[in-house]
Amino acid sequence: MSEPWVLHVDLDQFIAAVEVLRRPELAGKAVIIGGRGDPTERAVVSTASYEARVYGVGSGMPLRIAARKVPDAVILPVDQEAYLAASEKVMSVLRSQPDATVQVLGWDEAFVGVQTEDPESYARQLQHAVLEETRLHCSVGVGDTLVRAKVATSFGKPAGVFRLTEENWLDVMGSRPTAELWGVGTKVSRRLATLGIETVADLAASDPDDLVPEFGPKMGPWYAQLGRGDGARTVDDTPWVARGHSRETTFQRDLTEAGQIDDAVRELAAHVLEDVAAEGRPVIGLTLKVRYAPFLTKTYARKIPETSDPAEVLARALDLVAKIEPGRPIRLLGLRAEMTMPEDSRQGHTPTRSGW
DNA sequence: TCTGGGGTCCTAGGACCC
DNA sequence: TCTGGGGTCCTAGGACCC
Repeated sequence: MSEPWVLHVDLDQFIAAVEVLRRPELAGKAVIIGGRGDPTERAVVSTASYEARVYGVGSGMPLRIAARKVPDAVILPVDQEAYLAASEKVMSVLRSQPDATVQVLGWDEAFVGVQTEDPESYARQLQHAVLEETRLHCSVGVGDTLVRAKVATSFGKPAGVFRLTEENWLDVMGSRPTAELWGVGTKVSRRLATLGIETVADLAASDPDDLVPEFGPKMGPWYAQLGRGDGARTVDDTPWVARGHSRETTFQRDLTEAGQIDDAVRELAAHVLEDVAAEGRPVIGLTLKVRYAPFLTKTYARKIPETSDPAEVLARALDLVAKIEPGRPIRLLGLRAEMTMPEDSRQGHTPTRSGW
């Protein structure tokens, strides 16, 4: 009998794979992509090929460290346009599959909702189609909820398929640390541990009400549900509407002079305004993010009267600069503009919230 | 070892109102 | 001299994701 299934599709080492496609001589080599491809700069690794991961290099690692770990690695700059183009090809292949509902989560992953008797063979067919059309490999998680499908994918890598449902969830995940769940990071897993919750099985068995004092009325019950792998079962292909746009810059040398700060904010504002203008919605708030060297980050936020005038937004952004503490070296500046939202695009807190 | 850039959502606390 | 109760809005900060 035909049943609804959630498939989670994740491209294998996506960025590295795209680079290898246009430079076949890189196949089989340790390839690291990050920043402008210069390991002497402040930047982090976006993706490393499997050959580089063997040496302990992974996403988010400072490029400088990565280069030290793998001295003969090929280090390449990030080329967003190329990855976006490849991503769009992949997503269109997914959308062309029979009866597929596609919810894009990022450049290299998506949920696909299908109605089928045999989700594994559907998944294989999908992998085959993606490979044929884009020469990229992907792994597929099959689940009865979005959370289970998402978690299942990691067991299918590389290029495999793995199924996780209510039946085998605890067998597979029960003894694993809570940090392996989608939405639980190191901070939350540590706080859970102080409550005696170390494993997914512990979390699954916990009373949601017991988590409220520590995590609040929404997040507490939410984590308990996550432990059980429960949650939404429906893939939602409603087009995503951005709430805001932001830009940030890490300076290769910390800023110390007031004039530099104003210039930097003007430049950020110009980029943010481009993105906002492309949306055609007015700005209603601004947030200035400041990282004082070495790593103290502060944010300064302001609601502003709704406006579509770039000069007005820039003036308000420069108002916020007054909040910056004078005389402290600045390592990073960021500017975010929040826009009005269309009436019907409210989103709740689900693990599929857009942008994830 | 020393940490990018672009997003989303939640929580706490203060201000203000009735 | 010992300060209600509830609601909303705003700001700051935290956590997580890719």
